[in-house]
Amino acid sequence: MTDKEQPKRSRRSSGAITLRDVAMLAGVAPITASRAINTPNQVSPDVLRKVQEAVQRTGYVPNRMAGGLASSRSRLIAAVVPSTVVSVFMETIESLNGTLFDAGYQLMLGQSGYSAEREELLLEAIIGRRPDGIFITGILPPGKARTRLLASGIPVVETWDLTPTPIDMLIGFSHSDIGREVAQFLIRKGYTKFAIVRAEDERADRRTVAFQETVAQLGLPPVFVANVGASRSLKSGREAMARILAEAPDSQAVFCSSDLLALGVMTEARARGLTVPDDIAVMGFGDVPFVADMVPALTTVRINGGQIGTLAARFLMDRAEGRTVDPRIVDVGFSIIERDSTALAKTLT
Amino acid sequence: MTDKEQPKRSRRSSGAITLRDVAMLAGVAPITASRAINTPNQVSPDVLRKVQEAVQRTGYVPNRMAGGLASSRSRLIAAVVPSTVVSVFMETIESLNGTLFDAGYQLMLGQSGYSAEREELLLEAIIGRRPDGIFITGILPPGKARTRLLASGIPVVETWDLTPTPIDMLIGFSHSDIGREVAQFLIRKGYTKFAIVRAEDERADRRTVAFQETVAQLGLPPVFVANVGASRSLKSGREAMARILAEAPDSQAVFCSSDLLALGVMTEARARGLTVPDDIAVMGFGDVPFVADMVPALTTVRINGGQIGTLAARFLMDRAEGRTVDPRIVDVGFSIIERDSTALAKTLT
DNA sequence: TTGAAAGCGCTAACAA
DNA sequence: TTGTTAGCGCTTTCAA
Repeated sequence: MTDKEQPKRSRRSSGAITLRDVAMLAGVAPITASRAINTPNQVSPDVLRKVQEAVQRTGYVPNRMAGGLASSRSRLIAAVVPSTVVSVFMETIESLNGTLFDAGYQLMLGQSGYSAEREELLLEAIIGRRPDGIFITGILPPGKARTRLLASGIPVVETWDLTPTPIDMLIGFSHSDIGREVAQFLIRKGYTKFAIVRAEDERADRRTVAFQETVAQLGLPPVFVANVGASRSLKSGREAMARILAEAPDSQAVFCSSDLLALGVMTEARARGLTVPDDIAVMGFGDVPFVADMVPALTTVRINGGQIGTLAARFLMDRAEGRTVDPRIVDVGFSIIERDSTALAKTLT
Repeated sequence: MTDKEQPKRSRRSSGAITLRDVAMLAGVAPITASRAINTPNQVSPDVLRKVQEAVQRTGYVPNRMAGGLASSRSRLIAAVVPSTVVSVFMETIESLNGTLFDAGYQLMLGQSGYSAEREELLLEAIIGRRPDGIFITGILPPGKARTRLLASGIPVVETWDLTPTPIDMLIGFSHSDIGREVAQFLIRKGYTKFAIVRAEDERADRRTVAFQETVAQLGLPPVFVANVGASRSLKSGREAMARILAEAPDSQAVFCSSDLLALGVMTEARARGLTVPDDIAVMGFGDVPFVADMVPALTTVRINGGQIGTLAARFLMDRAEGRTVDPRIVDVGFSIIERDSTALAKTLT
């Protein structure tokens, strides 16, 4: 046999089994093998069988990078999560990932919350992968990153908040409504003197302001606010409670911007011989799994994080597959879970 | 101008700016633009400037799928995490992701812990992306998934455990050592009657067995073991404690397979009027951030999860870039953090 | 239903 | 230092 046209240049090749190998083994053209694998009802049963056999025999795994390049569809979704993983987001990421995986998509992770410069790099890295969609925890503030995303044309879903001007799609809830409703809830229970423990966080700020406004409208005494800065640790909660007891000792109920802070508040109260809720009521935010079974069980605000993840996955896949999403803004709401930590105090009855 | 060779077939094209566009704008060949971007010191200052300018002007973001396909290097690392995200792993994932990102790699997430069939699908999905490395939380048990990974030839690092037969690389610690050392620690403190609260988990099992053996060797009474099944919730801890108090009421110290279970044990103890550590000592595993500041502060076993993540990232990148990793098995150890929950009991002094 | 050709956007290999 | 050529492995387009 004369060898015909030996390539002048050798070329690497990763060595892995390719579609070509499978096609040759099955005795069909590569494109036919591709169809047998991706759209099986476009080929004859005979071809289908032969190709499947060849796939089995070779252990062929399609190269999605090549597929993505050829089809301009990466089947990749990027998720931007805060670098300080607050467990409250994990439920969302898990359901996002689960829903995507079931539909043949993969999740890429990016950590935000560093410098603006790094945020730029993160966006570059993400866009460079040409994901079919981007999930963002929170709302991207105006700036270079936002502009860049907008320019990329990639479907984006922002979450965990509401705004009239999302980049693209939005699944969230109103933090102001939470502040207001929590205040109303506590006031209905008979409390009148409040303290708030909050982390330095724009969303917590909106909850705080709404809470304060509601209290002010009813002519109740001003709310004592303990800002714990960036830290959301149990320790910060304890320190904040110490401050409350020193500077606003007549507080009857404390609303915290996270369950962990609430745990800290309760810990400090107990360490000082106070009883929750008899001496002071405590309320959290997030409903992380274990606060329901503490003693006292924590009253808190529950967000259906799983629903946010599932919906976001659907929205992004819909858009990736050419469907339109309507409405593009969804308010998933929240619920106040009443437990023992806000049972009516003895001193109020 | 006569138009020369109009292509017979039109072809989509994603519409995005490509390297070709940048190169044309800069007046150089695509490969030169590529070099200016990727290996700037291989081009003249003049070319570098022109290309950088063109990148700026166009907002060009390289297509990493194309780059990966051409170079057989995806700069993608896949991480397999348990589907029930236990916060104890988050520190590892964050430092893994951070270290990778700084070096220009991206992290892909896969959730394990479902059926063997789904595990197979997960591996397929991962291998299909041709990652440069795979991070696994835990050790992959023998089975199809393990065989497939081994066959793929992709560098793998298993973590959080030790075994003489890893797939490839391994960064972990000995669970038996933990069980033994925790037993010795508690015995040294004067305790003699023990209970263990553990989740249904192979690693927790090894800690338990080593604990029991150590106790038995010293001729102490057998350890009461409360198995809480798959659940690791605070509630399970409470239920387990209830069982301990009913079936082994003379227990002096309880070792739990997670901090959250320990929290449940302490909660139940307190709910029944018992004081920790005066009436019973409690010890956890994991050292999640907030247990240091509870009252009483929890004695626990600390694993340096961040170190595992950073090391794993280095190992995988080393291998991806052709360097050899030696040794391939690293024991990062653990430490027992002594706090108030195991302060010597009154009844023992 | 099947296949040939072309090319997605990039980089390795070789040449000047 | 710069450029030419030839693919990486797949899918789209067009044709049979």
